[in-house]
Amino acid sequence: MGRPKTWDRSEVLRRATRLFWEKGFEGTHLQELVRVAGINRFALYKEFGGKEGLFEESLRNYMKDMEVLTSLLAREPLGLANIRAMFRATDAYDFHHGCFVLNTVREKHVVGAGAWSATRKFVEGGEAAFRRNVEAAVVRGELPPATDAEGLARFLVALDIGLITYGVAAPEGTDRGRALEVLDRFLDGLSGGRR
Amino acid sequence: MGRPKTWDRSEVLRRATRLFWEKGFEGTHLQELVRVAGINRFALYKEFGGKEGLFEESLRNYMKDMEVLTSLLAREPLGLANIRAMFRATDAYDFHHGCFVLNTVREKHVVGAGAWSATRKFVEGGEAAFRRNVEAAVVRGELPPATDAEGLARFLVALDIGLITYGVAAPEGTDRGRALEVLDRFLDGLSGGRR
DNA sequence: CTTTTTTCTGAACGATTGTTCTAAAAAAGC
DNA sequence: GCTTTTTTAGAACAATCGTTCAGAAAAAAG
Repeated sequence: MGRPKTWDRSEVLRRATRLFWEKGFEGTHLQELVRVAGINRFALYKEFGGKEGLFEESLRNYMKDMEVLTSLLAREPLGLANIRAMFRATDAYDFHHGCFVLNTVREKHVVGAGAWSATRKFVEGGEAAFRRNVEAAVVRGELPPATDAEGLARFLVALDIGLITYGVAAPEGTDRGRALEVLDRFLDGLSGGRR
Repeated sequence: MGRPKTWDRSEVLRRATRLFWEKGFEGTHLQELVRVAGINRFALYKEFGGKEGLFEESLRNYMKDMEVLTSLLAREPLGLANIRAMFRATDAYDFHHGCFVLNTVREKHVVGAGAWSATRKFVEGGEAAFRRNVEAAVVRGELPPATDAEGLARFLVALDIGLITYGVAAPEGTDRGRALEVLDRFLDGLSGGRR
């Protein structure tokens, strides 16, 4: 009963995510938001609790989408192959507007506490996932026993983050493939003919 | 003759740079800007041409400051030692608010064309500087002749960018030193006992 | 049809944005 | 003292921000 809604919740979320991803929290204005997302102001406040509520839900929606990538680090058996797959997939993914999570980190002075702690957990989770694969690689003999798992994990996270960010800052169409080959040879070198 | 100014140009620029660096172009409001920078609105428009003018000059001021780092890649003789020094210095520098240039890249939808092209040139310049040192390292025998200089240069730029960005996103006080040691061993591995 | 319920449209709200402008203030020259 | 010149402080500006709300609109129930 009652007048039917003219919008679909998941579709609104999808479009809002894209917009916040591109322009950030402050850079996204309500006028454009309601136009692009296809929802009216009234419903936006009733359904999402305003701009900040929609932003936070968009951020979590983005993190869910990222499971396409992060799940690659959870595949059994853990090891070097997962790490290689992760970098290849990251390179193939469309990060034209950078990483939404990292972008949000840079707006900590303006986004709510919920969004801020979510970004923190996301980054920590990424580092932990890398570390688990490094540790497994050591156990499986793909990496030498003396490997500093935490140091290597941080190195890999930083590189992953850097490749994404570099893709935005570098001239359009710059090929990251050759940088990835360097990484591959690096991992080859670490395993040192073990496998 | 006339009433004396109550502000110093370079000091205003220094403080504006810090503020824009931290909060970005959109996130920095005139009210706070004039208060922190110690200049009045009228003079800000007469001297810098408004918010956008001051922003662009702040960005260039930041790039000048970065010469403390970028000059490390120009030291003769070019080679691996420069690259190692660059990463050590980057790690030691205070990038608590990330890199101003990279932050600006993420605001391309709102900053002027001048600022935008300046960021592009800065990143390209960084990559070129890395590449020159890689090429020199090959000539000097520090790296094998088959080295893909451009690929390695991109790899290093991405890593450098990533370490800065990771430092902002990771929990406060996270030690990047061990990630740097991984890089050092990586470079050792590349040179393969040549030097 | 009328009533009820829910949503939509569009206007209005106060607050804040970047910018402009006016009048007072502070120096120097005479 | 009185001008002249330059800068300052702060008001005023239109525009826009995020938010709220009242009335019209669109469905279902009786």
